[in-house]
Amino acid sequence: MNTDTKLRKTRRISAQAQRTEILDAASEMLAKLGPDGLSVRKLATSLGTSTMVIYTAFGGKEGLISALYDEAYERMAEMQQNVPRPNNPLEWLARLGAAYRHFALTYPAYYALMISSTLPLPEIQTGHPAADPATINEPVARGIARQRAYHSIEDCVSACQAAAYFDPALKPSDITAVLWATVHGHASLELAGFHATPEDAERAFLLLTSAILTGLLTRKGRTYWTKQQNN
Amino acid sequence: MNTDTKLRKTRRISAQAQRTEILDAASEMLAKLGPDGLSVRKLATSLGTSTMVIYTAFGGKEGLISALYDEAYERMAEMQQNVPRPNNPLEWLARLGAAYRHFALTYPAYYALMISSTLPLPEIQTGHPAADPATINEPVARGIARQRAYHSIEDCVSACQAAAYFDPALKPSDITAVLWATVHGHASLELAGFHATPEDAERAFLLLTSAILTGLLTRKGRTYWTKQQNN
DNA sequence: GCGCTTAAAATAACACTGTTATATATTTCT
DNA sequence: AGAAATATATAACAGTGTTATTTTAAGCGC
Repeated sequence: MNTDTKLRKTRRISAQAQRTEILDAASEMLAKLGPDGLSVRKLATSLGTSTMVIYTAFGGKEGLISALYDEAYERMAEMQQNVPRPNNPLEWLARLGAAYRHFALTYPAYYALMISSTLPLPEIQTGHPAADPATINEPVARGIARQRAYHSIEDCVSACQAAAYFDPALKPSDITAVLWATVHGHASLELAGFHATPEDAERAFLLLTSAILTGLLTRKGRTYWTKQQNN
Repeated sequence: MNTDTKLRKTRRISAQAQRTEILDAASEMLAKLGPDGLSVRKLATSLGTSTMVIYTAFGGKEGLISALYDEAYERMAEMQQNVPRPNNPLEWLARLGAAYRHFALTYPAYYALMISSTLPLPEIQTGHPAADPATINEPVARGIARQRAYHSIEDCVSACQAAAYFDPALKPSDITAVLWATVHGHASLELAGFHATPEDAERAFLLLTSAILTGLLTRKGRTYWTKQQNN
């Protein structure tokens, strides 16, 4: 058993290295050709190997795009955590929203992958029943990046509620859902070419975010927000 | 020439009948199997014909889904126009937003097709250079249903501005973009299974719409809206 | 109505895709 | 080193959209 775990460990490491190598090429192909242009065969030939390595590493195309999906949320979560966190949670919230839009515009292919509901999302929603610790690997970790990105906003919302900027009677998840839908709706339309010019998109985003905030804020939050806007 | 046009006319009519026949089967298949399950070959065999009829009628799969895309917006525009129009434009707006969400939940496959940006949308945005009137047929009409659905909301927005519910200084297109992004963002998340229960989705939709309205309304509009909500 | 012309539909083939079965190395453990 | 297990390469299968070719049908002048 001791040797067994040791063996597995070394194997896992090399396998992990190969996984990341494949994933890098796949993400590059994804960014260049989009979700539809991603092909298992083209990926294999670009790596100079056979298609089987993708199957042994990811189980198939579904597993591959699932890993890319996770990586997309990983990048989003990273971008959110790189947002400078000011003292005031409202300003933090505004920057998080801008970061969301910035992510969508920077990685349109990843964003398209994230919002394409072709993957089996429901299983992510429900928590996993605690599995054997020996088998805790990437499959179990599916969706944790997604939840990390989500909770990043929910934490900010809770902070805003603690500061009495949002109604404390409201469920934080409801407010988060509203804000998420807001920025997602705008980013989705902007990427689809809804606005004629980037200036139109920028103006619409500002109008949208300020409107949803003033509509959601308490009196105290509104006064702070309008005071902040006039600087 | 007279006989020629006569000939073409009769041919057009039969071709149109065949087009609608194909489109009906295609929309049924779309609703049942989703955008990914739509196959030219399966469609042809279900119609008892060869794949060539789809190619002569629509030029290929791209033309077919483009026609389905148009039909989707046609249904949405129809659903919007079936919305009872109250005297007050604000209430009209609220019903239009609810109708949008209702459409997305009723025809998820059509909605998925509408928001899938895999089609060449940009060409719809730009107007067509006036073509030879003899060649004015469906290809030229591409996107008019889309614009109809869009203008239906923009008209409502303008009416709200005329009633001083929205700031008249704002561009109607900006307000429309904001509202569109709002309902689209929510419907997209709800269809993706973002909310745990339908009650959560309903509550989030109400919170979202009321927040975006109160944030966008003028003082006059806000007083009317809150008074209306308390009934 | 017949023959000619033209267009449409059926057939088959092509170039792809993801996936899987089989065979060949390659690695791993006894 | 030999044996067992695993991963890779090769090739084949079942699909897809599309196109070339052949067959069929329709329309029109005579």
